[in-house]
Amino acid sequence: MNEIFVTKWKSQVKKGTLTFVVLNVLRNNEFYGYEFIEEVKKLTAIEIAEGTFYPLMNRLKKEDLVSSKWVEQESGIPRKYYVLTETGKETLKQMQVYWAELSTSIKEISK
Amino acid sequence: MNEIFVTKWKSQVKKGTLTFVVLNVLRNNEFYGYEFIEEVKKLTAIEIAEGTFYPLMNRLKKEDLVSSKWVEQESGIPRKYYVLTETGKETLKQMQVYWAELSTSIKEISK
DNA sequence: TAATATTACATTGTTATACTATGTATATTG
DNA sequence: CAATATACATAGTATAACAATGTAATATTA
Repeated sequence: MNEIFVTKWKSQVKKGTLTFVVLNVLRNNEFYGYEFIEEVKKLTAIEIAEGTFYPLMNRLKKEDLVSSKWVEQESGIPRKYYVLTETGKETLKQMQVYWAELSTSIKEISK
Repeated sequence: MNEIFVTKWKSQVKKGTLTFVVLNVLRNNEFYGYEFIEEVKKLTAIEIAEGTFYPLMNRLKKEDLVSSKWVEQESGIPRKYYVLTETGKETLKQMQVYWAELSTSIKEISK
């Protein structure tokens, strides 16, 4: 029943929301890409496509909200860890204010 | 401090969210465009640009989630009232499930 | 040990939608 | 009568999620 519409809608909802999720998750921890995607899937049931994640992280790096560092592994491919910058922390705070307003608003009109 | 980024982000968050807001508001009431925009501004502090609203409503009509009817006024320009269809109500229910999951998830990772 | 799956990062092209700017037309008010 | 508010509408632009695809190393398993 209108599954296509709902599927597309979910994808649209992720725009912006994903950025918010990423910054929140990085607030207390450092993660590398693959691990991050798995972590978010477990924590939130949100599926992040790789083709979404990597371009997103590069945007956030360009905006200086996030920095990254390569970490060599004893075995296996090196991992790129992402870290929230000071600017990222400040920006996240502003986003949290808006998100709180928004979710309260939606709770109101859903009554 | 990074106002441009936050402003753009808010715009992105609205993608998808706006559809959800519109369907929720129309759930119990009929509104015409101009009134709707004012109403949402009061209820939720969400500003909907006219250039966003009218194309959005036409998409929702094309998807048969919403119908509309012209109502002549005793004086002034006729108003186009928007009404939620049965399909719209069903679709909204599915969206509400996803939204509940999403906002719970975000509450979790914000801790 | 050869084949397959998993880990790990990345880019290209497509699609969808919010917004700015602009346009039309009527009604009200100073 | 000029300015403002009401009321609907569209064209063009920017942005971001995603599918598909690619590269490469390691682990698993038949």
